Amino acid sequence: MQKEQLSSKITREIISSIASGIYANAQRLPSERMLCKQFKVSRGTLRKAISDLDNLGVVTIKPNSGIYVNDISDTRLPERLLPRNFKRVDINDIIFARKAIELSALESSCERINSKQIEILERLIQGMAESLHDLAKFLEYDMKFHQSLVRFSGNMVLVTAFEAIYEYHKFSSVFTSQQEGEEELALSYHRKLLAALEKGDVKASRKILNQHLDYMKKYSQVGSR
Amino acid sequence: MQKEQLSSKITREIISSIASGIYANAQRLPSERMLCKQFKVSRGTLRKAISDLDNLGVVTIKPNSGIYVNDISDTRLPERLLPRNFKRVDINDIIFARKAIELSALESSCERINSKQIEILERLIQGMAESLHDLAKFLEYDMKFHQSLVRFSGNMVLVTAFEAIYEYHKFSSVFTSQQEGEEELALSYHRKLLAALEKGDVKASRKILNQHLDYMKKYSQVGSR
DNA sequence: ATTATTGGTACACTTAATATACCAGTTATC
DNA sequence: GATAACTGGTATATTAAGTGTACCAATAAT
Repeated sequence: MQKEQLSSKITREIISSIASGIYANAQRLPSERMLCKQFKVSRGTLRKAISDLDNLGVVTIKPNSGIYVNDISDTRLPERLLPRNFKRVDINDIIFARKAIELSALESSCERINSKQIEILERLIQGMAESLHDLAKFLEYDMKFHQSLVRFSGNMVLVTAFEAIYEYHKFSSVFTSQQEGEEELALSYHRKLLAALEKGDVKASRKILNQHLDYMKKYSQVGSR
Repeated sequence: MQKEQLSSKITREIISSIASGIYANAQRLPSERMLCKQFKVSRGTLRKAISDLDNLGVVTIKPNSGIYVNDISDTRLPERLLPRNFKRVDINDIIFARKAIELSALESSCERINSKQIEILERLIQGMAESLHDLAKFLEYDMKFHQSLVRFSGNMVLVTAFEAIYEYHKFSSVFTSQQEGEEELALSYHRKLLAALEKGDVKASRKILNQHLDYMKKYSQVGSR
């Protein structure tokens, strides 16, 4: 057994945020003191994490100015900071696993979903529609939509499984080239899926989700690494 | 963020071992010094974990004698020591999720499996056959069999998902009443599954695994809790 | 009767993490 | 342009977790 260092938890958390597109390239991170509040750790610990990120080339620290995000698409990150077995994983594996979990969850969700939950999904789609030109935000909403879909199955075991592979999904998106116009198509898939869900049409909703995930596979290109 | 205490990691690990049936009721655990080696922690840390287990009523410490396992089927364990959301989970959820992951994995495994991997599965079945009257050992082999099945899909994302829900499975088995004769039936399912796998018959192997998991659901009774 | 093993205890030491304070350069504001 | 707020950099004292070692007394095995 090993004592998991708190600072490396933070390191991973920040890398994950950058990889998922929450912080764009060249953007300035929140100040150290803000990040301390955010993660609820002392400044020493936070600085240890930031220092590691600097050494890895993930960020550049400019004294008296701020912490700036670098382009990490070419960066070789040590394995301990990536999702488990990440280098042996490609986009096909991720989509295949997501299909296994999400399509199963969908069956339950379709039967159990209530109006309040549909409202939540509607709001998420609304958020996507408003973020068509902000990829990071768009992906954020997209992820939340799929996560909610699984959660509404009421099966916490499936939720656990989905969350376990969530990191793969997040990391894969940074290596994914999203092309112009794809957001609109993704959005329409979500809209159609919601419509089928409202009708309680298991078969149709399965088909739509299946297509949507296939589409992601088709148009995604995993970077060289 | 919170500093995960090393001793509570050990606590959870030991509870998990007991719950999965590796240590039977009234049995003596390995000595403190042995457990230290096993978990690679100092004795102070190990003793902190054991002391917690004693307070919880999971074990009873007899000075100068040993650490003895209690019957925990009625024990109310704090949530932080159980798998996430465990109280909101029943055996149906677990089987449903296992089906989602294992049946999908099986499709890939069936196509990719090689003779070396078949040998491994054969050895595991052999182990099961030799442990027909040792439930703990039998379950150990059974779990390894299913785990290998998923691993042989070559999809590490599925493996991650399966391992994430593994704890649910382990914990559920302690609340499960296994009846006389069930081991033989389970064993025959595994044998049939392996035969179908060798032939590369996806459809047949899916059907068999599906039946096997359904059977587990049928004859398992989750305790009151 | 002897010996090895058991849990119980004590102590010194290392290290992660916290909390607080202050410095010097940058940036925004008036 | 002067001021104030904010930035990362540094130092220090303190707490607590975990390690390692040693020894004790009771039990169990030889």
